[in-house]
Amino acid sequence: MITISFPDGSKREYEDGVSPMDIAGGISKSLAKRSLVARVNDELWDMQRPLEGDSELALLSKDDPEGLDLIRHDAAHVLAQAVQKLFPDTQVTIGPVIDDGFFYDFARDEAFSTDDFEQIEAEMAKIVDADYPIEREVWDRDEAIVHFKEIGEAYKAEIIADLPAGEPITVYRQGDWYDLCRGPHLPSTGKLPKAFKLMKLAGAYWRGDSNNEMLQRIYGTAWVNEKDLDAHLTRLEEAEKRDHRKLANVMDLFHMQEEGPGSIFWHPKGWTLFQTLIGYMRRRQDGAGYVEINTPDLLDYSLWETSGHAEKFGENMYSTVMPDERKYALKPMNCPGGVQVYNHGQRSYRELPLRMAEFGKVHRYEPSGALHGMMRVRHFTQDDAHVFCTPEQLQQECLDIVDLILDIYQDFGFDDVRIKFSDRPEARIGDDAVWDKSEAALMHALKAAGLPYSVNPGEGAFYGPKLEFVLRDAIGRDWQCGTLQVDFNLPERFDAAYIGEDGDKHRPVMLHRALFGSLERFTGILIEHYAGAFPLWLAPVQIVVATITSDADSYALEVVEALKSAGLRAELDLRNEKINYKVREHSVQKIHVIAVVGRKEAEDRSLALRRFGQGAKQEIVSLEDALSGLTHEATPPDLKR
RNA sequence: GCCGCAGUAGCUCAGUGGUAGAGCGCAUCAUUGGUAAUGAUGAGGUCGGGAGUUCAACUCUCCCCUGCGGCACCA
Repeated sequence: MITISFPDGSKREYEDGVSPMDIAGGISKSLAKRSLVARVNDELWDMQRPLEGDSELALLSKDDPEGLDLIRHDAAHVLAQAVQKLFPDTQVTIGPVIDDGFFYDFARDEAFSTDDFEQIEAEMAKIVDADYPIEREVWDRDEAIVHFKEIGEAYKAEIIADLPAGEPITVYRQGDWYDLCRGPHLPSTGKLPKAFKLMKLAGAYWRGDSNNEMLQRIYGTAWVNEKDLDAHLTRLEEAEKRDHRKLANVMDLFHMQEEGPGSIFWHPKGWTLFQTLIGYMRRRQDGAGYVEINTPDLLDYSLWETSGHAEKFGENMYSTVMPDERKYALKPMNCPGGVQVYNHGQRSYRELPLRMAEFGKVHRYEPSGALHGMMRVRHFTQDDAHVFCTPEQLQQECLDIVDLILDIYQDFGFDDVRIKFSDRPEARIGDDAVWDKSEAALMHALKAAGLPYSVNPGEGAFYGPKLEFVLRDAIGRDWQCGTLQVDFNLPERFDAAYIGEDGDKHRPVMLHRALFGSLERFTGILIEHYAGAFPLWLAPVQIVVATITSDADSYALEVVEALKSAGLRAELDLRNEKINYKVREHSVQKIHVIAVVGRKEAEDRSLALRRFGQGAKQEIVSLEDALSGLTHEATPPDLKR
């Protein structure tokens, strides 16, 4: 007999070999039907798998998060079964659960096509209808390897061979199909809700290594019911409408063209936004004790050899040999330039920490497949800064920088910021005592931030540990924006020094930090974050004055002049068009405020203000009130405080 | 870079082995209309680039470029 404890604290005795399904069935039929998987002593457990000794048991349904994951995992298996049925020349590899769904990687000489999806989905539905029981089997490792090799599943055999020695080899069987899998799984294929959909086809390297062959990955989404599936598909559609590439086109912010892959042609409105961001950052940096510098875009290649970029980053650098036979490179990073400014003349400990900011345009020859709108470009502008400080000042500087980053993100309404902490890699420079201190300083700042973070052990740069601040775009892709890195390397390579209190030369620690990261990427994130409807202070065009008839032309002209004098970005629309037409056009452009003026407004010197997103609702205000109200509203957040 | 898909007017897209079409936009004219599209007329394209197959290629084949979805990369 074994004793089972339930979540409500009750305990009951059962025969040895009892399964969660037996127990559920003994309580009620509906419970047995509803339960998809069990949690046994914190381990997920198949419903039919016999319990092994006294256990704590919880029965989970599709409404538990584990239940949804299970559904997605089974959807991946059903996909694999369907694909192998329809395309027998296909080998299976792995098929895990991901956000919102699952994927399965297949090996097959012939390419799948999205045209195959309909057929595959139909086959999946058949497998669900057949309601095959899903059975767990434990196999002998060596026999399993031989078996999977024999049936031509080389990838599975490789996976088994690489499993840790103690790990049991489990195989799940559904109908005449079976797959190596750790499990657990649903009791039967009929438990899989028909609320799945195959989404896209992609290439993916075997085991994520670009030296390996490329497999074909089929992505799918799966939910507990059709309503959730539809809601998810609707969310995706909505998100796609926010795509910065589409909005930038509609709003006339920038464009890209074939001759400049990964390069942005800024249009006046986009550039206004860009400059507004720079102006904001400049004020914030001034306030935080930074000075601003600017260094050359093009430098002799020898500088990059000294810095180590030639060796470590050379393939990504644009360089050229000029008629003077000197080789020059466009800077892929600003740091070596910053160090030159630091090194020009002798530094004293009294000058530290020295915080030098630079809005530097960097050029990187990124892999063609990495380019993505303005999120991943080949020429971009960093709000970069290098802080030179003593080891003692390091911790406080890190704290201040993290504070500044998060405060700035808040001004843009970003509250779901993720932080990644990467510590010392195997191959590194600098002694462990300094690494200890640097990692501790970053960790301390990280904890003080109080945000969710992940630690990537060994992922730090060879020259120091780093923090990365990650924002998510409209379609759920994560983009690194801000960064804070400790660097022992460059000060060493460029022999940076300061004279300490003791009169001796010392090596400063260097911090690299960027808050927006790339102005281009941050702009892209902002477009999607606000769906193009920027807060007034950021809006490239803050207000359009539109006339109803030409009777109001001279008044409208006067209004626009007054708005511009007040520092607002105002435009005038005197065209001989109906007001309906004008309102529609400026609404499509997501213009924040439309000031409609007709005879009435001209007579009593007022404005009829219409706000983006608020329909036909209008507010009649006097010109004076509008000026003061809008000016206040358009004040950047840092100047309002 | 790798796998797959795509590239037709400024934009969004339709189209066929016999040298192209729509809507919007643009231009001109008429219209002075109170909050999401007034009407008419017109201009605009070596169908991404190159080579090949063919009597004939925007259409079929190959190479290249660019973009899109992933993977790898992101010092």
